[in-house]
Amino acid sequence: MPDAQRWQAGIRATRKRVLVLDVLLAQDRPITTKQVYDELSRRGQPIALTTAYRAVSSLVAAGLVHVFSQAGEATYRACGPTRHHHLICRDCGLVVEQEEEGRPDGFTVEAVYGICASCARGQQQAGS
Amino acid sequence: MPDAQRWQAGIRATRKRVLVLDVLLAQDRPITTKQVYDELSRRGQPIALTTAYRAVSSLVAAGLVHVFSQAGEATYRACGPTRHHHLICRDCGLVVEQEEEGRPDGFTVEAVYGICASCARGQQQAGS
DNA sequence: CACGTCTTGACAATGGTTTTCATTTTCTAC
DNA sequence: GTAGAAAATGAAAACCATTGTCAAGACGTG
Ligand SMILES: [Mn+2]
Ligand SMILES: [Mn+2]
Ligand SMILES: [Zn+2]
Ligand SMILES: [Zn+2]
Repeated sequence: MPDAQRWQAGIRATRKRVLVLDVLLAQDRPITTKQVYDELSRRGQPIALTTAYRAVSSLVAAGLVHVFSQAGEATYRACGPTRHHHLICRDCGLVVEQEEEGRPDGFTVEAVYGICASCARGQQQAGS
Repeated sequence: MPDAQRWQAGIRATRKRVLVLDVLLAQDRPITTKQVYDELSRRGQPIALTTAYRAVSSLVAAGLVHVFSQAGEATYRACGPTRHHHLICRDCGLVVEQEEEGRPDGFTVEAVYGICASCARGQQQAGS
């Protein structure tokens, strides 16, 4: 590990956190902490489940990852720094980033849950 | 209990379920099952926590109550039968019902999470 | 009243998440 | 680089919302 840097928000870019972020960057939809843990085990880079929980939490605090709440458990997704919100399918978990669109009532949108068009047709998106 | 009726979806309007619905109808924002349980204890109409969980679940199945996911736990709110979705403040829990507005991408909106105008100003709405 | 069905309550079990605490790693200052 | 302070990690236990089990009770119908 040449020279460990810091991410924004002052948190350290430690080995474990980098591994967790790597896993999240490779996903096309949000995954749970347990899934991060399993993927790292599979890659031969095991991590303590406790540490995985703390890592995703730190990454959220640093603004590198967004957290969602699906079916009673938290899921995580690597996201760019640009302001945006998300369309999230309650059925297949698909996420689409959306431009910030101001609302007349002053409500700041963070996430929009619902059913995507594919799932509405019964043609559930792959990878759910 | 004169003659117990049925709600739509065929579920029975039992005493316990009516009590739970009464509590939900008296709220202006979603509450947890535990809060329903506590309120009924306070009213001198105690209910088993297990039964409270089953009651809110039945009421959701009957379409009388909508369920949300806030801070990792489920919250419930009595809702009318008209099709609508919700603006839900992640901070104070305020809910505003919205007309169905079709999206060009075919996404069916169920709930929109974010921050309400009051909370954005730091003037958190009462009753959070 | 009698029977079958649904509901309720007490309790145990489950599962995701957090806490605790000792150990190890990382950063900064010499 | 070495030393010391601060932060991160891992193992285990604790926590807590939610669900399952099963026996007892309430309901609806004839
Ligand atoms: Mn995002
Ligand atoms: Mn509603
Ligand atoms: Zn979908
Ligand atoms: Zn608010």
